[in-house]
Amino acid sequence: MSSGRKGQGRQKIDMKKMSNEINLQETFSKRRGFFKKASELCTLCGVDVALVVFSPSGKAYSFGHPNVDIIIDRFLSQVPPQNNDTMKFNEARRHAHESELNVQLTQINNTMDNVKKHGDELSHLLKEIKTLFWWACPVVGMNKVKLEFLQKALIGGV
Amino acid sequence: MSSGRKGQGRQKIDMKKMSNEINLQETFSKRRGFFKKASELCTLCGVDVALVVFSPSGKAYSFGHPNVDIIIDRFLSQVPPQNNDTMKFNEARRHAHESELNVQLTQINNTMDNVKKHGDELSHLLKEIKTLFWWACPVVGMNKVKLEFLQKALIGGV
DNA sequence: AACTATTTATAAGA
DNA sequence: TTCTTATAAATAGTT
Repeated sequence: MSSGRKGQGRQKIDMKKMSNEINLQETFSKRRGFFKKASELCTLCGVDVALVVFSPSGKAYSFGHPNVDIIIDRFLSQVPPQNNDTMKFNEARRHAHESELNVQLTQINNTMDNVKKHGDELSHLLKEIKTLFWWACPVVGMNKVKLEFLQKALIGGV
Repeated sequence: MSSGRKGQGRQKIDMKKMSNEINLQETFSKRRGFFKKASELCTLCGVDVALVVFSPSGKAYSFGHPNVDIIIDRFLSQVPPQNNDTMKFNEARRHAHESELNVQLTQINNTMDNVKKHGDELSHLLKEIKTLFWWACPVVGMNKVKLEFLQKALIGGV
C-alpha cells in the first residue's frame, strides 16, 4: 500500500505498434472480440461481410457471411464477371455447402455463448453452495470435485 | 422523481436482426466503430487485414492493410495451385476451405459432446444435492431454480 | 487464465 | 441526423 500505485485496470494506450513480440501477440489475442463484432454486424443489420486477418505469426483467420469467397467474388466482380454455366453451377453448389457449414458454425457458436454465460452462473452457484455447506464437505466432496471439473470444462473449454 | 422512469442510456439488445429498416440502417451506422477496430488491430499488432462489408443497401465498404487486394490475393493463394488452370486452382482452394470448416465443426462438436456429457453429470449431481439437502429447500430454493435452468440450457439447448 | 479498473462503444432519447 | 446520456462491452495492466 505504500508504493506510488496507480489505478489498476485498463489504461489508455498509444495507438502505435506494440513494442515487443509478446505484447503484440497478447493484444492480438485479447482483441478476438473484433471477430465477434463482425458476426454481430451480420446478425443485427443483415449485412454481408468478408474478413481476413493474417496474425503476427502469419496465420490466416477469416470470417464470412454468407462466406468469404462469395463476398470476395462480389467485391472483385464490381466489374462484370465471366460466363461458364457449369462452373457457375458447381460454384453455387459448393457455396451452398459452405453456407450450410457456416450456419452450423454460427448456431454452435451461439450455443457455446449460452453455455459460457450459464457457466458463469454455475461458478457463482458453486461458491454459494460451498459457503452454505462447507460443513458437509466430507459428504459432498466428490460432488464438489465434479462441479469444479464441470465448471472448468464449461468456462475454459472453449 | 415521481414517475416510473427507468435508467436511460444504453440497453442490452437481442442478438437478432433489427425489426425494421430504420433501426437496421441506424444500427449499421452506429457500428462504424467496427472499421476503427480493424484499423487499430493493424496498428497495434502489425497484422494485415482485409475487410469488405456490403451494407443493407448493397453498397460496398472496405478496409485493407496494406490494401484489400493484396490480402485477398494472399488469402486465395494459401493453397498453392498445381498449374495455371484457374478453375482447378479455385477448386482446390475451395475444397481446402471446406475441409477447414469441417475440421472446425468436428472440433466444436467434440467440445459440445463434452459439455453434454458434463451436463448429464450435473443433472445427476442436482439429484444428489436435492436428496441431501431437501430439508434446506427454502435456503437453496433460488439456487435450485438456477441449477435447473442451467441444466436445461446445457442438455436441451444443443 | 483470471481479475478489475477503466476506456470504448453504443442503444436510447432529445 | 447528430448530440447527449446512461450502460453495456471490451480490454490494458496485473497477478
